[in-house]
Parts: sequence; structure tokens; C-alpha cells
Amino acid sequence: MSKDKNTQPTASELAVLQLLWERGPLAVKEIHGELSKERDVVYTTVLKTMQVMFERGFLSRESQGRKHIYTAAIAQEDTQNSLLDTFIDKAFGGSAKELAMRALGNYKTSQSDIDDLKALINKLENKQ
Amino acid sequence: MSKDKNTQPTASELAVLQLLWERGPLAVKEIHGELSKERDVVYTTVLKTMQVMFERGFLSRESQGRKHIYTAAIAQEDTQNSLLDTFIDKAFGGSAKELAMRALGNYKTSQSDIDDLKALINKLENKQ
DNA sequence: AATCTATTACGATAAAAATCGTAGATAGAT
DNA sequence: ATCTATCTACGATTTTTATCGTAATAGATT
Repeated sequence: MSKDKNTQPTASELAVLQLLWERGPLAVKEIHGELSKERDVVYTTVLKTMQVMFERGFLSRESQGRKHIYTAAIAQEDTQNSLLDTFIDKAFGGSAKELAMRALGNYKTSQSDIDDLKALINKLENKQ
Repeated sequence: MSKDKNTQPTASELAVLQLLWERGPLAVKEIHGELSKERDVVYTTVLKTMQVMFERGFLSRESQGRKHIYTAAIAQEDTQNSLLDTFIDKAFGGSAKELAMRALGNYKTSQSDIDDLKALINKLENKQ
């Protein structure tokens, strides 16, 4: 669970990772298709980003005919934890609790969300 | 509570804002002193950053003799909310609850933290 | 086999952010 | 009145990230 800033994906890279985490291995074409739904971006821009990610070790790939099928090479949870850690420091002066309460207070929570939270709090309380 | 990316402070700018939010109005010299504790940074770099922040409307300032005393011109809470919003999308696929649970699960929580959380959850539950 | 097309490779450029050096000004000390 | 230390102003450069265009190639199509 590294905290090294240089091993953290950039914003563009995260957009690619999210798709791979959600949908499994994909070719550049498919990532480009998805990203294009949200903003204008040229095919080779996405290609280049993914090539860089491959060099950085964020993605692995295998050839399938003439194309490459890319897979996320870093775990979603580890990556999120590392980003979260940085973010808590950067934006919330290091207070995880402040951040959590703000997140909960500002967005809609369903009853099942609340149940999950209660369970977590129980666990935390017993752990003490 | 703007979400406009261009109005969001950068990482360096946030470091300055945190200090001003915590300690009130300060001169460049003082900010530089604090930042220097954590990393090597030249005085004029900090000065320049703060001048840019002033132009961007993130800071206001008043002359005191030959120096400027800077004040945060954007509210901490608004800024955090805006950053949080971006972060939830970027790193947690839009799930505030996921983020909150991760934050709580990964860091130590005191009993008083837990009490605060319980109170918040009660409030959320009644709100539904 | 020749042509077409999807795809990669890769360098170049642009844009954004961070860093720093030099110059000039001003308050206060001598 | 002059000198000195402290500050600001500001341009220039560097670093990082994002974007894109061109060329080469492998496989499919005719």
C-alpha cells in the first residue's frame, strides 16, 4: 500500500482504470468509446495514455491479433486507499473522520447505506 | 458551492490555504517558514504562488508597512466540498458511501469520533 | 497480390503547475 | 543621507500532464 506520489495514477489515468476495474480487460478502442461519451478525446490520446500506463506498471496487456487487450495491473482497493490517504492530508488536514462525516452529510444515503454504516460503527466500537 | 474545476486550488495552493484557514492572516514569510518544515522550497516560489492565488481570487491581502498580509478569500468548507465532490467521482466512481466507509475503516477512530458518527447517522435516518 | 482499414508506435506540441533568479523598491538602522 | 536587509514584482524556465498528428504495420477484404 504505497504512498509514493509518483506511483499514483493521474486523473486521466484513473478514468481508464475505473473502466478496467468495472468491466475487466478491454482494448483501447473500447476505452476510447466509453471516454468519448463524456468528453471529446482523440483516439491516439487515449492510446498514448494507456501506453504510458503500461510503462508505469499500471496496466498489463496481451496481444490479441493485431490489438492489445489491457488489464488493470494495480488493485482498485490499494489504489483508492493510497489516493484517499493523500487526499485526506491535502484537503482535510489529515482528519479522516472530518472527511467521512462530510461525505455522508452531503450526499443522499439509502437505508441500506445506513445499515452498512451502523454495522461498520459497531465493528469499530467493539474493536476498541 | 461551485464545481468548476478551474476554480479549484492546486495542491500547492491548498497547502497555503490550510495554513491560512488554521492560523488566520499571515505574511509570505510565515507561510514560507511553515512550508519549509516539510519540504525544501525557495521563498520566491511561495511568494509567486501566493501572488497567483491572489489573482485567482483565492486570497485577499492588505499592506502592512512594506509587506502584505494575506487572508484566505474562499471558505474552507466550500472548498473542501468542491474538492470532495471531484474526488469521489475521480477515485470512488461517485460513491460517497464507499469513500466514507473506507475512510472510517482505514484510520483510527476515537470513542468521541464514534459518538459523532452515531449522531450523524441518527440524523440521516430521521431525515429519510 | 493489391488494397483497404484498424491499430500501434512514437515524437512533437500544448497546457498546466511549480520553481526560481534577478531586479527594484522601501523601511529602518547607522 | 546612505546603506542594508526585507519584500515584492515579474519574467523565464522546468516539470508534469494531456493532447494530437504522422507513419508504419498486420490482418482482413477483394
